[in-house]
Amino acid sequence: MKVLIVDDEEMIRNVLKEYVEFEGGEAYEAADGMEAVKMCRAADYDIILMDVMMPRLDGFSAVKEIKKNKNIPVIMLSARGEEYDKLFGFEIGADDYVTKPFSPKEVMARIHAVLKRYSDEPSSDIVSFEGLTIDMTGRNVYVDGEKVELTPKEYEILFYFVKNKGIALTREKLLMDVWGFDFYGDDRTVDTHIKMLRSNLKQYRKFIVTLRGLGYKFEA
Amino acid sequence: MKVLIVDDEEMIRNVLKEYVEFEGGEAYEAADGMEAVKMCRAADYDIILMDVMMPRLDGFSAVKEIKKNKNIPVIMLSARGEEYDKLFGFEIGADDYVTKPFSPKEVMARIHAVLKRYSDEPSSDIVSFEGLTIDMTGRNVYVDGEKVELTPKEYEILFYFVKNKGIALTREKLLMDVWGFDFYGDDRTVDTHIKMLRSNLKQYRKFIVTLRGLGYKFEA
DNA sequence: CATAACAGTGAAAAATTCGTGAAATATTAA
DNA sequence: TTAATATTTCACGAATTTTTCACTGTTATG
Repeated sequence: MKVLIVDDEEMIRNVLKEYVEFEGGEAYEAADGMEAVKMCRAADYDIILMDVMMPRLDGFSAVKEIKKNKNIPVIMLSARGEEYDKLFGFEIGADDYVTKPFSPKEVMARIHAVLKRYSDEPSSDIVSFEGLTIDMTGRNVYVDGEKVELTPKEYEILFYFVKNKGIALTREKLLMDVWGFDFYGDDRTVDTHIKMLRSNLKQYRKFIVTLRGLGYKFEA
Repeated sequence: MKVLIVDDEEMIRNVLKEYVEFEGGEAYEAADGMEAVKMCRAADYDIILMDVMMPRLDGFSAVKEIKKNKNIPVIMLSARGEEYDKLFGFEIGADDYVTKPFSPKEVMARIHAVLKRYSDEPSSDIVSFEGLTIDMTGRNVYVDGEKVELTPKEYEILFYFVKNKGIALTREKLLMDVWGFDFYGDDRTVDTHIKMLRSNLKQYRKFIVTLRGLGYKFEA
């Protein structure tokens, strides 16, 4: 775990560095925003602890600059009581925010939380229909809390259904939009995939309604 | 755009409120689930931002309660960390989900996305004639609010009638346009389908008028 | 009123459609 | 390459839908 610590106070850098290294991480230091930007251009870090008020280039501007090129999680460190700053800090893409004076322990906890969130899955488009939960960006589907493994086509069909909830879809339309215009196969291919998708959705197969003589519809 | 913000932390409410108002929306606040439920009984909101963990009544229970009466889009705001994982699979009833800490900008983007999704749905062309409702997009027909199952041909005939409301249609024209030019069967086939359609439309069979010596007409 | 033409109806026959399993083919990972 | 997965094709059987058709009821007209 490579942590870049950006603060103009050497004392603070040292304390944080000690904690990071105690937990087996590598700590790197920058004394101001400008330096931090340069270091990020040269190397990759797993997370940045960034002070707000610094000479030469402040923390916000530095984060903005860094995030232009790399998506690195950032925790802002700032003096207490700067509510406007807090708001602005989130907007420019900070992932968490700690007010000074802070306990190094708390900072470490936040580092872990933020990294976990990054490694897990960013907050994403999640829709639920009763016990059927569909996480579009994470590409996960849960039936009563249990993850079900779908093949790529099954995911795509399900996502397409959800996006077109309640709309009658012909096989041709499904083939056109899910398979692509250049599919020249059998109409009934759709049926087979629907069959598989249904069996994977268990009791929530009920959401996929057959429209005889037409096609299918997702109705929740 | 009326947004109900439900969170026990005033800070968070303020940040979100500021953003909502900045974009020209009206923000309303509730400090816990109980308050939110009451407010939803009293007034209508376009969307709800709902924290999960709150005193008195938690976010999930509040959503469940609110959704009993009204179908309002909800975005859940969860506390950071581990319970994120536990949230899957439960019957959330939420339309999207954001983990704290979040950027207000992201929340705003999601509000727009969810509202768009909601407003897109009733883009379907729905027509009503007294208690007879025809949903072309969803391929549904309701008689006094109750869904009736029609066969494909029955749907097609009904849709064709609606599109040609008030126009006298010969059997030949119906066969030509609904069945297709390549139908070489009996004229009287139409009669049988009209019979079935009429019986399915119950009291609204009256809209299908027989033109003796000619054919039929849909008159509403 | 008689009657002829036409529409409504029920029931049986014919045709279509869908769900499914299994095999064939294609794609991907190791 | 092989092995594992995923996709596609296809044919059977069940279920549904469509069509035909004979019969019945209705309407218009002389």
